[in-house]
Amino acid sequence: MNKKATINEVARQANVSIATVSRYLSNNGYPIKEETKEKIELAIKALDYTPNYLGRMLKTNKSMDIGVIIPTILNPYYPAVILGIENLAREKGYNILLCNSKRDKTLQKQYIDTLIQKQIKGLIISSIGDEETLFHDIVKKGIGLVSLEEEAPIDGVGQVLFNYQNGAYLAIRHLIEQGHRKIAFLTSPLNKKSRNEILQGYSRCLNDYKLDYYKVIENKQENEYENGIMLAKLLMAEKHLPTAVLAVNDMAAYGIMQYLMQNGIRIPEDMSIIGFDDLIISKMMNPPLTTVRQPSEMTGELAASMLFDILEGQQARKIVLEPELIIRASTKKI
Amino acid sequence: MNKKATINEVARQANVSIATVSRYLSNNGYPIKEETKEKIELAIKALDYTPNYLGRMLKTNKSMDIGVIIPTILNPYYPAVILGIENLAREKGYNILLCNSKRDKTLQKQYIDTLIQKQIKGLIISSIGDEETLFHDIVKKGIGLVSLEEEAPIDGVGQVLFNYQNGAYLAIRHLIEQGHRKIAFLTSPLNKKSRNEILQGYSRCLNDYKLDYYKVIENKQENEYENGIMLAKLLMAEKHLPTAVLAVNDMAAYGIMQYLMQNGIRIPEDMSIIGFDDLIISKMMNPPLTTVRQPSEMTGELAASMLFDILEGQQARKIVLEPELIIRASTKKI
DNA sequence: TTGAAAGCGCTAACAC
DNA sequence: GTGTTAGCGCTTTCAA
Repeated sequence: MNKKATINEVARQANVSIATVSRYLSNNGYPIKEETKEKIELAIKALDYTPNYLGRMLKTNKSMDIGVIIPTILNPYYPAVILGIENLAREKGYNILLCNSKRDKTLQKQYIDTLIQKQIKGLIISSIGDEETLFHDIVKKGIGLVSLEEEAPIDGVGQVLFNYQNGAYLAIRHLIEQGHRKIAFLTSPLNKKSRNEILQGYSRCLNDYKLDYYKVIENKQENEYENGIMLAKLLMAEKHLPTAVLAVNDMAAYGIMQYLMQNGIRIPEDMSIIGFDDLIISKMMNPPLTTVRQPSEMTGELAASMLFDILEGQQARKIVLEPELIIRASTKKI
Repeated sequence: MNKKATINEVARQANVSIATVSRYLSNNGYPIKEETKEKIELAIKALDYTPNYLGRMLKTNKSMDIGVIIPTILNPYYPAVILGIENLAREKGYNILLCNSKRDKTLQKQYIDTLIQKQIKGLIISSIGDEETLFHDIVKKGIGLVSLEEEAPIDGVGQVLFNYQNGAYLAIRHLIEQGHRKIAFLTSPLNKKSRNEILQGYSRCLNDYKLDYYKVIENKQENEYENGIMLAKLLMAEKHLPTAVLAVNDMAAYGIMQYLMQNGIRIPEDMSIIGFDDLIISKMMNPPLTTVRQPSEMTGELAASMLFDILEGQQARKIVLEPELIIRASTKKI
């Protein structure tokens, strides 16, 4: 491990000034004699020189990093979001600092602080809960901010939202059209706005169709799959079983299916199940899961594109993505 | 968006020197009078000051970032690896720059260059193919390097490997013990070392048990799930069907199961299936997938811990993780 | 087309 | 306990 060469040494080796080397490196059309260029190229090769962006960033006050904070990458919804962000970021020459907040406010705050200190130009965050002052601090520092899923509490923040309510509506309407009348909604704790919106879409649709029976079961477990199993257990304890179930997300739906099938309930013959997300594996399930698609990769790309717009001085926008119902084999007409 | 305050302004506001502020910030036991501390704290609050780590990093030549390059985060094996890395990195105060190489050598090279320029202290990479000079360049720059899955072609590189061969052996032996005699191996292109090792474990075990029948089907598709479907199709075209199948990975196994079941083959009654990886969703499948567990989160944690050891001057080590067979319901005695 | 020099925000050696 | 100052590697203004 030899000491890294600096621009100074390259300049000395090539017998030119560091200004010239710098101009060569930034490659911005500044005129340099061919001969000089060649000398510099030779020196760079000889010294195995790599520019130190820290110096550049410090000088120009332009880091080329953006932060991405998500609850947990173990939820298969997020990898696609991240990939979407990365696709655009790469084009623009940015890299991604990835952080898993694990739904821990302290940890999230800590990550944000570090990211700010590392001079990120922008932050895309799927935040936990309403963090007005937090968001405010970030924007005040001149850092571009885009909020995923949750409505931003202040101005100047880009937002890529999803119409959860319509998603649930679509799902329930489909079930009703398929002849279902007893439709339950099984959910994780209703401490997230998105989950509440799904609940609203669910009840709005039942209302519209003048259906009076419904059952909402909530459970406290935060691991979505385990939660699904618990929810199914609670469901089975009911006197009157519904003929169809809307799960708050796909992972929970997997758990519900698993438990029901192990207890002799056939899907979709005895019970129809609709999930929410359309994770890549939902189509691989047996039966393949009917679900409300929330376009994850597109969410990432939109968020990134919005972020770069903000960085270029444009107004922060708000996009609400509309759901699409993906009908597979976990639901059936009765 | 007000201009960011610097350490100078804090010093002026607090009526102390910037050295004192710097000492206060680095918080390394250097003695400072209580009163002075308070003045500084007040100034920091008043100016809404956040330290600029770029300055510190440049001065101390210590960035606190590490790079992580993986083929694609869409493969559910990697998120857990990343989480494992992050867990340790956070403890040590490091952040992660995440890059998806998409199995594209040019892109991978490009990412590595940028990461080096951004002065990462270390790199954990699941590389594509044998990149001797690439690895060499990284190590030469004094950057800690840990290779995942693939054996490193040069010295000084940490390695977290997995005993794929034993994994396959375990799987096949289990099938044999369950009475299976016709066992096929279905695989993606054999252009990865890991896949070849699985093949070797497969044939070694059949050899040991003096079983002469076997069938290896390879297909070119790179999307693992789609590949699984194609593989199952090819399998069905055979005159004599095996009673059991080892899939090269879990995602392929899902595809195989899907296709077989849609074509009236019951799993495990008509055909046993074993996967390879134990992705978190494998237990959620129907039937839950018997598979060889490759401990992903532990891989990440080990890689990170090895990297930090290297950064502290220790010798690069090589760890080979041993497989564990997770028996679920996709296999059965015959 | 090139060079000299100031300075980005910070740390640390040295002086008091 | 605190201040002065050089300089990390780079860009950019100004002058030539």
